[in-house]
Amino acid sequence: MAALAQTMPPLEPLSDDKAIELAEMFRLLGDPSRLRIVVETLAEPQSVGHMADKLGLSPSLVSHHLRLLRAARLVTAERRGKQIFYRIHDAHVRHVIADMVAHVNEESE
Amino acid sequence: MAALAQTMPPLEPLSDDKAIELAEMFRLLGDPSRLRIVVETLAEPQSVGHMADKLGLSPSLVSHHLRLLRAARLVTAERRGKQIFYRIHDAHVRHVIADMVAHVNEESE
DNA sequence: CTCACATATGAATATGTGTTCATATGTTGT
DNA sequence: ACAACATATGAACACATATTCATATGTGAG
Repeated sequence: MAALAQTMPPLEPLSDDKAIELAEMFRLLGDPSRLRIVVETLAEPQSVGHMADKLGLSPSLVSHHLRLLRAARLVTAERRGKQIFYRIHDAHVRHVIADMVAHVNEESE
Repeated sequence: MAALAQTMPPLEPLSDDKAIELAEMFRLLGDPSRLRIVVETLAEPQSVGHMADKLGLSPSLVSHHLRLLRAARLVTAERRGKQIFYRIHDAHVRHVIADMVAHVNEESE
């Protein structure tokens, strides 16, 4: 278990490359539509059309966003017949979102 | 202890308001300069000028970024004489960054 | 009070990006 | 083969935003 990585954040400055790579991940979660798409994939694999309906977004827009999320390995895709189901890539992303939710919930004091 | 919040991400779709609020946090971390500033504040309180020197950014730019980070309660400020020291706001932000670091490190397989 | 230092603020700009629309690709049926 | 559906892709535009520059505010020393 990499418990250290969960509790000990990096104390040394990030290299430019690492900072750009990391920021890119956060940037992708920094758009409301994209974030809601990611959250959708947390529960169970979702098809593009289903997410579009549920979120009130056009299938085209959802597809555009999923392409970016997939390229950044935040989600993974699996085809089932005509539809393509997307799910979260790994547990780290779950934790990132969960921690941020905890953060914003604490601020309402 | 809110261990649940650390391991159980939200499975239900986010409301529009929550999504916007959450995305705003991620968006702020989604810029390389801003992210490096936040990482600087992880170790110990840092003055604006010190961060500017260390990161090779203008004090003006660092100040601009810190204003946004402070408004979002990602960092807090404390004055010591002429200088103002910034530190991370709470542990959640630490975990968010640590988890994302773990995520990007795992991708290099 | 004045000077030097540290940080903040406002305007201007150049660049990035989310969204829409039209069109293409791929898949399962008949 | 074709038709109907699901998803993807490319271009175009409207909008947001990171950065710079100039200026202002605040602080401690002499």
